[in-house]
Amino acid sequence: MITPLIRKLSQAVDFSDDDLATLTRLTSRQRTVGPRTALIHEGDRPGPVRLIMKGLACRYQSLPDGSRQIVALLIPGDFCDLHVAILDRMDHSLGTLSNCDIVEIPRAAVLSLIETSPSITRALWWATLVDEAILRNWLVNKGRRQADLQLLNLFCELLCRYEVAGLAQGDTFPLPLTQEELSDVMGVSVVHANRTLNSLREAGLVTFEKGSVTFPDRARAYEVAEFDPTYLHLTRRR
Amino acid sequence: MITPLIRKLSQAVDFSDDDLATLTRLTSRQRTVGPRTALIHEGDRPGPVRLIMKGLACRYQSLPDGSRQIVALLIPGDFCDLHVAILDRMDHSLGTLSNCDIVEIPRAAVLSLIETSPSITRALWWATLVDEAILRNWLVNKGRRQADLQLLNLFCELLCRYEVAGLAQGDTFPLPLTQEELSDVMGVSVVHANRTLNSLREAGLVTFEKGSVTFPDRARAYEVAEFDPTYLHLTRRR
DNA sequence: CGCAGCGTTGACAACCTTCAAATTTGGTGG
DNA sequence: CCACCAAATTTGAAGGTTGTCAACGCTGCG
Repeated sequence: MITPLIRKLSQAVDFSDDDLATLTRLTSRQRTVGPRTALIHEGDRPGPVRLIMKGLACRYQSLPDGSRQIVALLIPGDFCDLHVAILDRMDHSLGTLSNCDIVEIPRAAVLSLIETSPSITRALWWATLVDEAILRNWLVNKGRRQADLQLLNLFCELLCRYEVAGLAQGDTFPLPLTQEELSDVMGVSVVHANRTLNSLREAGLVTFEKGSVTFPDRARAYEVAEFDPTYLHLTRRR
Repeated sequence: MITPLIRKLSQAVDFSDDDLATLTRLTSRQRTVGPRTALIHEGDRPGPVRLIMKGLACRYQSLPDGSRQIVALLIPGDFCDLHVAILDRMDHSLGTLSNCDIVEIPRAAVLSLIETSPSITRALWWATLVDEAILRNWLVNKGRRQADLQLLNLFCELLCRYEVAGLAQGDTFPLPLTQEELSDVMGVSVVHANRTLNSLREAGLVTFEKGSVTFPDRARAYEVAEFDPTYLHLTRRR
């Protein structure tokens, strides 16, 4: 089966049939987690490696004043904490946003996988580099763009990521978030997130309704958002 | 010789004498680079692994409007692009801020190092995880704190990092930046960076003068900035 | 001296937050 | 189907934070 994971990693690496079988076997035992459920909390010891198969999850950090900042959105095919075993404590939390199907892989299994297959190792490594690049882009977004362009840019990123995962439908992708949660991603107030969404819709750039984001004119959105997907390192054409 | 690099990595790993010798040998051939010099540019192919021995460098991204966002500050003992060989293009730029002494290590040397010494491998891995944690904290800073606390928090982070490197003097550390460059780190205008610095000084929290940052009362600064160094994963006491 | 770069200040405008309230939506039970 | 309720979204108004523009002062250096 071609899973979002395989689609994504195939951007970086040509897998052998063996590799594909290994990846498929690895992801056979899934469990379902409800929305808004904590997976692991800041301060906890790192647990198993998690892989999102379905739904939307996030990394976030809670602040003393009760607010939180989401620092990563995890879509199907994304790994969490692939590497974090080396640290003794989690420095951020991980939780679901929507209903999720998740695979939990014992750390030992990942390590032996790394010894067995160089191409899978390379692919996982690549994936963590892309995650880092995304994080840097979020920082640029927050630091140097105002809320409307920041949000538009974010939506462009997500469209690309969903496309790679094979989960976009044309210029539409699912985003099972409330505006409040979206505002935690953007680092703005809920009220302002709402106004920003409205202004983008009125400008004909994107709409976000009923858990879906749609681009009426993707090329224009890319241009307005100054979105250059290079940083996502999608080498394969689709 | 106990270099900033060794001091830093010793936070995570106990090195054997062999490891220490290897690290020392690796960093023997340095070259000096002037201030405000590009090391590698967005879009370039990844080059050798670079290690900052002296001075201050940064990762940054330039924007169409001519502004830039600095997404990482690199101090002595920090690696650049340890892992980036796997990508075909740089998605950000790297440049010096002050005069720097830099070591350039051929990628092959790093790879063989990784095969030779598990403890060094582990230490390098740990270092990249800390870099990621720092990046996440910058995003939280930018997303959920206003300029004054954001800046204070940043200074706290840098104090800790300079201490680990053995380059802090009490509650003071060097920061060879103009306010303009600092504003590129903070993601605010120069004018606002200036006002923020003044208000922090007037509040008796930090001063930034003549290229040095000084904390009159570090404990209070930590508290006000909501700074919890946990995310820097400094396991060793000092 | 004169210049250039950097730091500082004031005034005003734009962006964003907060608070409060109204409206809509979606789900539940009658 | 409707009433009801909780959650989510939307709107207005006021105030705080930050950006922009412009001017001025300081400092180091040729």
